[in-house]
Amino acid sequence: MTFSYSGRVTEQVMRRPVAGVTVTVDLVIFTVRQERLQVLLIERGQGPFLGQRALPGGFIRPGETLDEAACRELWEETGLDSRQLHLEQLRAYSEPSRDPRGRVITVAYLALGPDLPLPVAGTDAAAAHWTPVYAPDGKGLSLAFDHDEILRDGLERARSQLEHTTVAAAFCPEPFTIAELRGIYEAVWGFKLDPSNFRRKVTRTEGFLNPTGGRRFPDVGRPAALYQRGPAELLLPPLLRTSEVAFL
Amino acid sequence: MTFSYSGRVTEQVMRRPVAGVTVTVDLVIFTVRQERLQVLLIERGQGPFLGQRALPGGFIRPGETLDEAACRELWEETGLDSRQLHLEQLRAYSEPSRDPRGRVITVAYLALGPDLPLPVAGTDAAAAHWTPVYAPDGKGLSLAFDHDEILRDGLERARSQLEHTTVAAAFCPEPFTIAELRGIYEAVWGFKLDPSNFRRKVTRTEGFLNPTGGRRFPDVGRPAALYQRGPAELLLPPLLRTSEVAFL
DNA sequence: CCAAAAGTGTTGCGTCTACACCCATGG
DNA sequence: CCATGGGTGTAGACGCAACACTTTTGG
Repeated sequence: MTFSYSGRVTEQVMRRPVAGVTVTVDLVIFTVRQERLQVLLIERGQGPFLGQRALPGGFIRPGETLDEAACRELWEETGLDSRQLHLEQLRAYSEPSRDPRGRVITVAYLALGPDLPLPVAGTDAAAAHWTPVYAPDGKGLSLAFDHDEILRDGLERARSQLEHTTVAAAFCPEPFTIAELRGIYEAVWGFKLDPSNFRRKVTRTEGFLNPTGGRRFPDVGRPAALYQRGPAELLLPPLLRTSEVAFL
Repeated sequence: MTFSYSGRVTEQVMRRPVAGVTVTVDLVIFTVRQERLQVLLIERGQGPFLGQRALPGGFIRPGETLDEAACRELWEETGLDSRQLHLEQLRAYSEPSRDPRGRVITVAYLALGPDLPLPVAGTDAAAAHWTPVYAPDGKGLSLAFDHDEILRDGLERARSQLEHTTVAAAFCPEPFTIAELRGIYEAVWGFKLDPSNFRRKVTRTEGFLNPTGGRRFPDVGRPAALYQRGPAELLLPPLLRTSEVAFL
């Protein structure tokens, strides 16, 4: 199968609207596993940047919104269900040289979810792997296309969202403890938080956490109360990351 | 120029990328004039929604980034120079039914600038008019396409940006007084601020305002010191709009 | 008992709101 | 002098970082 885009580089054409722009969606999917922030990357099986790592994504289809395309790609490439994750649009990237195949504009999405197993049943998802965002050597990941930039933007957006919204709970498989929720903040922000002050802040915010009544018994120490996500979306007042600066 | 993309042959039609997507940029351009927040609208001279008001915008061209297209449209449709405004990407809108002409995805931009004259010299800009965002009757503006939604999103983004960044100064022709800067916040947020507390906050933030040494003599009252924009971009700590809720 | 983690209390510091007050100008 | 808006001072409320302290479990 082939599709072609034909254009001529004359003055006339320059003023004509671009009919053949190709639009893709790319996904920055974060989770926290092994106490580290990890991003889902695929190994490219074809085309440019073959063998290199990249964000999952793909072309949009005729009747689809970008949101729908993002959900579909999420499913096709990772086997994850969009109902289990928080999904939001990041922004569009449009450098003409960003894709060697031609004019491809991509709209990036940010997805945040719990540490789910990736059903690798024979699909494209076979090439998908969780990868720590903070490399041990502190170097970047060097992804295909402009995906390093997209990843940076996604990381900054995720960090900011944790301050102002309750999305952090989307990282936690229910039911979860306050210590687990705190672990999310610590992994995403890259520094430790005071357990007692953190607890006060999240419990004060009405509608953030619903106590289930149950408790979790760790190997050692006092058992922790269990919670589910509440209806609140916004965090008022915000939970600010002051002073401390994370690497990357 | 031709480029080709080869994919698998299964499910041919559904898996084929969309070649015919058209991409536009639309601009939400805000200014404050006559102590009110106003948005630049054009009256549509053709095509669908003829005669109805809409946000300025247009098709992207082959070699252009979205940012460049936004700058160009700004110039073509309003005669404004992008160096005089703050310009940032808002987000992409992709409902398949949003444009009756076919599949058109638009990337919206937010522009904030001082109350500049619109050079209307024979260009498309003739149809451009500043329009108060808060209609006296409290009703929406009913713009073409999904531009009401884009405008709402732009307004919310502008309000949020005032809290966390120094862009408010982009609304003020230099040099400006602190009272003028406060007027920007009041117009965008839709409620009054305490003059003395406002002054303290903005003067405390290092790099927000540079005193010129000059003063402005009003018709009545003590003269005000004049300032220029400083190098700072971020507002730390943020200037929060607590409690009060603006209409719309 | 001890170790470890959950959870509470308290203190001191900084910021914000509200409002009183002073300053500089034109009339 | 007064009116008007620019600009400063200050007291009380509030939020938060830091850290001591208590509670609840397993070993």
